[in-house]
Amino acid sequence: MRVSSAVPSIGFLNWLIVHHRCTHTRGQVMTNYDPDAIEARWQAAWNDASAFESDVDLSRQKFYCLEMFPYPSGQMHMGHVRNYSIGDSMARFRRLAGFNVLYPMGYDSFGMPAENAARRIGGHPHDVTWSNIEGIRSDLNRMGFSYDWRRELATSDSSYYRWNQWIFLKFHEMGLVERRTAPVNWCDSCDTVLANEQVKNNRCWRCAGEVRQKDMAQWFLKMTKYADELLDELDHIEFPENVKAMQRNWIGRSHGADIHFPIVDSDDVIKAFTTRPDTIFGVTFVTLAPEHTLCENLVAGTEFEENYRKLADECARLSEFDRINMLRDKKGVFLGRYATNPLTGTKVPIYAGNFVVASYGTGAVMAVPGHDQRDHDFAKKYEIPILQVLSEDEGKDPKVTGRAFEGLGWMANSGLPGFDGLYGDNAKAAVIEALEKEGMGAGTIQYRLKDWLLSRQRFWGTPIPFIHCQSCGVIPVPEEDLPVELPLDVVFTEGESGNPLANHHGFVNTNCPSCGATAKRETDTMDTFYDSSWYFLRFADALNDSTPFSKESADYWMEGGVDLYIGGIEHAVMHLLYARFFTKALRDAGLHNVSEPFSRLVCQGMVNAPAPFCAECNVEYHVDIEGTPCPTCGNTLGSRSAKMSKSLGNTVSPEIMIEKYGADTVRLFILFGANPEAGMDWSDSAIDSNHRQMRAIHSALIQGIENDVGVGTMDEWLLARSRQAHNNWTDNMSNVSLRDGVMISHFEMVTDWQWAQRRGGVSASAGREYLNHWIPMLYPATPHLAEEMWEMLGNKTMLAQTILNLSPRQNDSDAIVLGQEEYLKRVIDRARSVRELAERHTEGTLSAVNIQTANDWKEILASQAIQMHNDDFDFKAGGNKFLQTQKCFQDESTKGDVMQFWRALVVGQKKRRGRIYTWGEQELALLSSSEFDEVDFISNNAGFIASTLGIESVEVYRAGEGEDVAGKARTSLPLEPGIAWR
RNA sequence: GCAGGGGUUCCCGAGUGGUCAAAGGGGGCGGACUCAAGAUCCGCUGUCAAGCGCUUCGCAGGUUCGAAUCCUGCCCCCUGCACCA
Repeated sequence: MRVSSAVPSIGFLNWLIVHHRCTHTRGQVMTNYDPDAIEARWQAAWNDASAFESDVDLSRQKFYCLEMFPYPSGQMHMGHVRNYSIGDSMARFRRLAGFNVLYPMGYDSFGMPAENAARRIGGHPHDVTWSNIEGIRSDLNRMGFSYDWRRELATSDSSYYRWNQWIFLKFHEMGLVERRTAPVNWCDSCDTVLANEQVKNNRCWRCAGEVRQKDMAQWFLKMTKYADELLDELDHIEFPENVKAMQRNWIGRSHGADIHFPIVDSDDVIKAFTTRPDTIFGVTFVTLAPEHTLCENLVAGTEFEENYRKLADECARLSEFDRINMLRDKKGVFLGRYATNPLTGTKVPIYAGNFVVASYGTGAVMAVPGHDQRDHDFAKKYEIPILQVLSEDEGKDPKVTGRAFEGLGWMANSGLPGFDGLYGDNAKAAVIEALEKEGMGAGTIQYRLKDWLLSRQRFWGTPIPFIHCQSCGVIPVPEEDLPVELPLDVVFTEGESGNPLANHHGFVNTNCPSCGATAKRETDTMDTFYDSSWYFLRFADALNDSTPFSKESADYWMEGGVDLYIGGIEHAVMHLLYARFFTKALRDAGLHNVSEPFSRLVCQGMVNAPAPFCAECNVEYHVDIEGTPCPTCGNTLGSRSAKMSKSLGNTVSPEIMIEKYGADTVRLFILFGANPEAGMDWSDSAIDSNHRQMRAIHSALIQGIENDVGVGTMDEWLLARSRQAHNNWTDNMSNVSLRDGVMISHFEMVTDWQWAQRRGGVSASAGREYLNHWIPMLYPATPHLAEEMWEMLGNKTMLAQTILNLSPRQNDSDAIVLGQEEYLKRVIDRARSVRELAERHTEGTLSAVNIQTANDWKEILASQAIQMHNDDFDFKAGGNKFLQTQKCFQDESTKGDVMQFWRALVVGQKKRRGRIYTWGEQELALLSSSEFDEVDFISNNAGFIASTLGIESVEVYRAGEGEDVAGKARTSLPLEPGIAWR
């Protein structure tokens, strides 16, 4: 069979007609994508329809989508835009899927910035905060986020913080509140104490000012009671690995033993905590933190006192930060006394060491220089004996290497029966058992986690609801007197420090609820992390004014936790740990039945933008100095992607971008720029190209809506593609792989539509069906455009109120319909790739393509091999035998070709496996179909191929049935025809 | 030091044993349309002698018929914690 075609096929003409109409007869109004008008219109429509309000409905499956609520600092930044674009897309997607979606928003509005701002401008933090909230709210609305605004809350509103106080009283009843005098972290510049979690490198987490220790009466929440549960439950929640690691690290549970070392000639005992009781026989000295109370007792009045005092003073004088920096230099002083190893009775010297931390464990360390590198260094410096009591190799004596062997090993040299030869946990257990028997110690667990210090000496926070009475002590404010409100008649002035609450007589002076005498209110307020530790529960029932939330609401919306929680990694320890603790404590208070607040956490990556960078100094600079040499070394500055920040000046204003491109484009850019957890780089050209993409989508949709073609050649294919796309899209969206989802909905769907037009067009009815599938896919990421087009398509119900069937779609014929088109694309692709070669080998211009499909016998062998493969035929064992029975194998002239082809079919060569293993569903469908014939298919599409390749004709026949152009007959395979140019 | 995550083509970034010279996007280049610009569309974007060629997924080895993918060692980057006993 030979086909020659110089005329475009029917389909091709069809496309020209459609194309023609679109570009010339359509009105200008319809062709313009006008995001401002569309977005305003639909935001109003959603609002009018209360489309995003959701209530408890036990008959429906819920989906609680939550973002870390913002601190209202005035304006929304790109980090917010990213965070909330992700959340909004997921909320909208889940609504489409039929879930009852709770998607609320609020403001974490207590805190120091408002207080400082009020001081600066001479107002009240309340006013500063509320005007900032107005600003953020309007930005959020401009982005079109689909919150249930009825549930909006602000933690600085007494309708919220009264429940902070209520819960605090509850915790007090439960014994979780404690007021005690303790050394606390004090930040001079913030004028308040800080929780442990808020101190990094001995600097304040907010202002980076140095933190110093101070003894004060403070309020604590006993979070340590929940340490084990907080740690163990990490295994059952879907948090990113690094977040889990940070929390584990922070809780810092270590198993070990407290071991008692009696002091010689004294009744005192040194209790040392160790994680390595198995090394007890290697103890050659004991080290105390200089602050340890025993030091003073032991050394007083001895010749060693002066040295000790020097060390202790040095440690006390240095901040902990400096101390860590100085600690390369391990220092210790002998205290003149000895302690006894409780198992061996050996006397070992007692030292004070600057590297022992008073606040961890017991502040005393048993030193084993043979198996701890720090102790090893110390022992060498002060010429203390080093004993090896663990062997690296079973049954052998320990090696002496000049370094400590810190791994687990087999016990040796214990000098007591029953220990040598024990390994690891067994060794530890044996030592603990012996200690317990002697009453000289016990197995124990240490935590790094401390109780949460939550009082702050600041104004703009929740007042701690307690009253100090001369005779009754510190007693709680009765529940009916809540809330204890912050006074509004407070004047903030610049330069004034301290807590204005303390000087506010109306607030401070009250009567004791118990005895009625005059009394003073507590003026400390709560850490703002307290506010955010349960706001997700309040959202479940935000309008309740008789309890923080009803049990029914909490149990419905919070069942299994918030389904998707999105926010920044900076809260990995503090907020997320506190919130987990709160949830468990409130569960134990009987307020709900939930154990973990967040079942899945997604930490969105940074939004970066270029900043000047000196590679030499490894420093990023403010964008202002772009183009100048490095201020430090004078080298030419390069550029590097860096987190958007005020200090670098590389921020991009969301408002300006929305104004320029519209909210949908900004959303698309954010979602397409990177998957949620990856960092993304801001790029002006990228957002521009995303805007072009929005226009391309818009015009494709308009074209589809106006399409009135009666019969379309690409109907089947386009609909098959849409089913395939639907399935992949649903999977990606369900997994929060938004980038991949958007790639399908906003890129591949357009490409397919355009391909269908080029290939002959689609009918009006198929086009509408395609749009009916496509437009809802556009909705989660770019809801405004989707609603507009959905309506234009004639739908009366908004997408915001539409539920789709998202179960997989598939027609039996899809594989073959899709496979054919793939085949065509591949043929064209291969033709292009050999074109250049052909041009070099041919004189004159190329005007035709010659295609030879595989010989008959190849197709027969291929389908037999596929069949045999399905039946698990052993090709290694029986392949050759089978081949010999084949007719094509008898012909001596083609025997070699048959062998070679068979190999390509069932074995493969080099890195490529045999075709029977690599053919996919579509290829297999084509090969086994009686309807698909390569020669027929190519000749039917010869016009398209010719016009696409820009040539005059395409000829096609089965190898052997025509001239063997360029010897391509031999190389042709089923679905991979030989292609030559002429 | 410990823990977690990384290193892929000009850039960003997908890819966790064979259909991989490696998706997609950005950028660049070329072309079509146009008086022109923008927009839009099409193509190219490791290499050559054009082949089921050669080289390439941080470096060096190993496992395998076959490695970007698995294993071992090393180097580098990011994040967090840090004389935590």
